[in-house]
Amino acid sequence: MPYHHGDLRRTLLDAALVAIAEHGPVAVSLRELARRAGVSHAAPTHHFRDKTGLLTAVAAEGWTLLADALDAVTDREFSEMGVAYVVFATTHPAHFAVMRTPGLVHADDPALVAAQQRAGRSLQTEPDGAARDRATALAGWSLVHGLSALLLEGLVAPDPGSDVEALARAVTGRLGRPLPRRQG
Amino acid sequence: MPYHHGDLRRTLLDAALVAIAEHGPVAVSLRELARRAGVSHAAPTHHFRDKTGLLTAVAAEGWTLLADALDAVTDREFSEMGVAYVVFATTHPAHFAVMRTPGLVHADDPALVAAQQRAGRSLQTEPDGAARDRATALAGWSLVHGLSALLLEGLVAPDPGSDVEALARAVTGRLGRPLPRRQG
DNA sequence: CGGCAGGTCTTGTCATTGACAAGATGCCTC
DNA sequence: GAGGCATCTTGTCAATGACAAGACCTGCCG
Repeated sequence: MPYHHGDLRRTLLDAALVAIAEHGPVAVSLRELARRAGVSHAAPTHHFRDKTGLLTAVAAEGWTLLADALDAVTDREFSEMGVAYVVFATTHPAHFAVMRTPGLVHADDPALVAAQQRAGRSLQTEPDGAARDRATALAGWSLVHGLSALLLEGLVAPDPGSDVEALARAVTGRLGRPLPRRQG
Repeated sequence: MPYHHGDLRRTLLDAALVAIAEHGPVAVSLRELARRAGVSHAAPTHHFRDKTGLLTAVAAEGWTLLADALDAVTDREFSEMGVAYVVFATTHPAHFAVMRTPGLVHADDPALVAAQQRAGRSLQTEPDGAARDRATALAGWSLVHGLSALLLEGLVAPDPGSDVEALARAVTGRLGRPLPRRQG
């Protein structure tokens, strides 16, 4: 549709995701993205007001994809939802990094807020559609959000030969089970 | 000791903490910090190699303070350790923001790694000094790390009239207790 | 007492960046 | 076919991080 580029907005978002995956969300440069897309250094301005606007779009897309992933879980027991959360985070590291880094986005952006709320609603709903009580829902969210964060910060990694999904399953299984007192 | 400034290194770190609390760790500017400290724009270079070096120092200090806070917990049940973790995060938001934001620091800095490991050891130790099993320790760490992150990202806030400590206690109590099936 | 060595800070400079202003270019509608 | 508009370009500016070279103070050695 646009005359030079089939879809510059999408192209810039994709370039941003690549750049974030390579050097982190802090290091992205609008001019670098424009260069990779083959357009001039001011082209991104019209699609995203400024750099924060571009990252806001990435975050909103991330929350939407996360909500989609959660909605797609058929067995809506918390452990399965939690596994889906962690799998999303590790398979969309660029999105998740922007989503969880404060100060990068316009926090009051309507599209962003709406997407966040949709994901939140999905997480807080029980298998039969009832709402979980606050502390339980928050504990579950904290658990999977924290595991995702630790994985992406590199403070934790799955055992060799194992994978993220197995790790997430083991961890979510600890919620609501008695704590074993010893190693073993 | 230094001739112009009693302790420029500490002054810059404190200025950085203030700036991070105000505008987030991404927005800090070395030149701005130098201005606040009343020194020239190149003064910070000698104390911290570069901007990343300064943030690395902040992160290392943060992990050390966290380890100190965890070591100071006398009742070493996980719930109390977890409460201390969350209280640290919310009372040292600037430190914690740098600690949990990837790409800001030299991840392989020896002092940083050592401080991280000290905090990790403290968290993974049971009341009697035995090690927790991996999944349990990781679930606990994920839980409190995630709650801290959600609080600092502004995605969650304590109920009015309540406080962070009560919220943390309610959430850590869900680890190893049966999940209530319904609200109330 | 004199100077010398090194850590500390300053001045000067450069490429890069984000943001803005103004203009060019192609497409669509009336 | 002529205006109107979204899209993109060129040009510019202040701010920034990093680096180089030099000035300054301190403390130590002879």
